[in-house]
Amino acid sequence: MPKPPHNPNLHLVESENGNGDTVPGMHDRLIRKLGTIGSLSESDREAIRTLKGRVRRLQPYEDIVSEGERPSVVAFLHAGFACRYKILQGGSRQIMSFHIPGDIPDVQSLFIERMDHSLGTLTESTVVHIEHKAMLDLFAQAPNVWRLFWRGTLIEASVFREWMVGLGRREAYGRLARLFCEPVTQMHSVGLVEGKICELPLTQAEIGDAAGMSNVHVSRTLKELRDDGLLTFTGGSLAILDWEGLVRAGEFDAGYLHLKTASAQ
Amino acid sequence: MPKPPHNPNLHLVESENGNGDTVPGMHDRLIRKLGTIGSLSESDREAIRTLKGRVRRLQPYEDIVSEGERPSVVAFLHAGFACRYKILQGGSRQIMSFHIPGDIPDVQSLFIERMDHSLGTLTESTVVHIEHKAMLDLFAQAPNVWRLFWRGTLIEASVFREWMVGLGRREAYGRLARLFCEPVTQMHSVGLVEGKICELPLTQAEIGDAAGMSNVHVSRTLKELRDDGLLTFTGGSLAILDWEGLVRAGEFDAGYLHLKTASAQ
DNA sequence: CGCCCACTTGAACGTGTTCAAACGTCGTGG
DNA sequence: CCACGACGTTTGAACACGTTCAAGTGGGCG
Repeated sequence: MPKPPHNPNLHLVESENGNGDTVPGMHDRLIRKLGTIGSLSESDREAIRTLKGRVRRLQPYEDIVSEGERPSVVAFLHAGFACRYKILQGGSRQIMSFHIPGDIPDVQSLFIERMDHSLGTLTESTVVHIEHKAMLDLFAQAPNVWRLFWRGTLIEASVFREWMVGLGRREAYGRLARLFCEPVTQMHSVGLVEGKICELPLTQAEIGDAAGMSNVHVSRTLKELRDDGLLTFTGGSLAILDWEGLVRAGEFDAGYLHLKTASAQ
Repeated sequence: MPKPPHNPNLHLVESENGNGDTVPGMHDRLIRKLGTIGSLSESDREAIRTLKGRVRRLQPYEDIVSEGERPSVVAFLHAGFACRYKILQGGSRQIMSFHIPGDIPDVQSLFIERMDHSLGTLTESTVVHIEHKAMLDLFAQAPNVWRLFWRGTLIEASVFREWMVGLGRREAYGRLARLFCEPVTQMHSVGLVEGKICELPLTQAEIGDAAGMSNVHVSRTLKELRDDGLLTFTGGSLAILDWEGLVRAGEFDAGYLHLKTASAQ
């Protein structure tokens, strides 16, 4: 409860406009993301372009899906930032991943009925809900595509493992360094960032909940990283000042992301 | 390096006897495991029974596959215990999962070329290496089976997330309680344990490397759990004295394992 | 202007680490 | 049969990293 709660009561402006909707650029964004996972044939792309879904706009800190639910759709994150999290009995929160536009953070719900964690927005977001059936039809039609999605979930598992190592065996300084390396690399891979500055709309409390540290210690450790000339992070904007140094500090090796496209910087 | 190292130089008694081998009971064990993930039709079972592989016996603390390798086979763990791990630059180790007979801990290698972590035995083990091609043929032949395997990897990811929460947000006592609840539940689900006592061939150092704590603190925390009458753990043998208490201490809810069969106890 | 929220800073505290020594058991070799 | 070494475990004591509590700063927005 001391944490800034994801507020499930915020179900406000849910501007849905039909069931066969889509959003401009959605398919390109998804195809670009899948392209970082593996290669797509032209017919695969064709098939993907037939995907339709229900568009939904969400407020910051609104749940896309909540723990315990049994969704019949997956959520394509078209715009905005999101994260996976769990809340413990004592009220403390662990964030397990961050998500950027182009991600489908709950592909797993295709095969695992019950959500064992929640998925919430961090910013205003646009999500396209695609029926499970539509996804499974796509897989049946384009066999290469399910392999890509499977590979995507396996890469996600690899990222979880990497976070486990950070949480279990790295100390705060390296843990944070690494926590910044990862999304920068991912955003580069889908072309969401060009230079050394990127939008990363997180509060220090959220960083703490992802890194398993208190917000106070996040503040202090960020100061260290700043004083060492590695980065600045204010108002949800991250500026990388010394990529090499940051990589060294976090022992970051992008290999675990298994990206097909060239990695960051 | 202060850790009991997985010794890759121990490649000793590698009794391979051909390429089309199998091992008695292997298919039943695999089918039983898959049965905890989802339901299999009779034709699915037929198809699975055609799987063949190269049998390999391994010493304790021998790598099944090592980080950086690009395997062309998956490893079915027929007998013995194994774990996934990574070693950091400073020499510290993080164990990311434990594996019991019936598991195929590196299904991911079907779709991710390069191993981003190592997989090593904890005890003498028997492994059956199955060619990637044989697995992919099986998937093509029995479409329901790939769904099951995919679901299996998704459940594995769910377990990683649960460990992340433990590493990031739980303190030692609950973290260990939970660490014991999990394998007991899993072993019950595949019928490897009946009563309250089970073989869990881990040293305190290995438990520490899984729980992100020092072996010294593992020793102290085990003493607490023992003094509280929850369990005893000596010589690789775990005795559950108070399952309810252990579950409470670890806030353990088996839901994240998404087992189809009835859960432990 | 004033409030709210995120961030910062200081100080005390606590959980868990590190270092070090000692114990028990088991397997090996004299 | 006993001595010895290896290894896992236990225990103590000092220490460190990170937490918690508390107060204060600063910016954004009504």
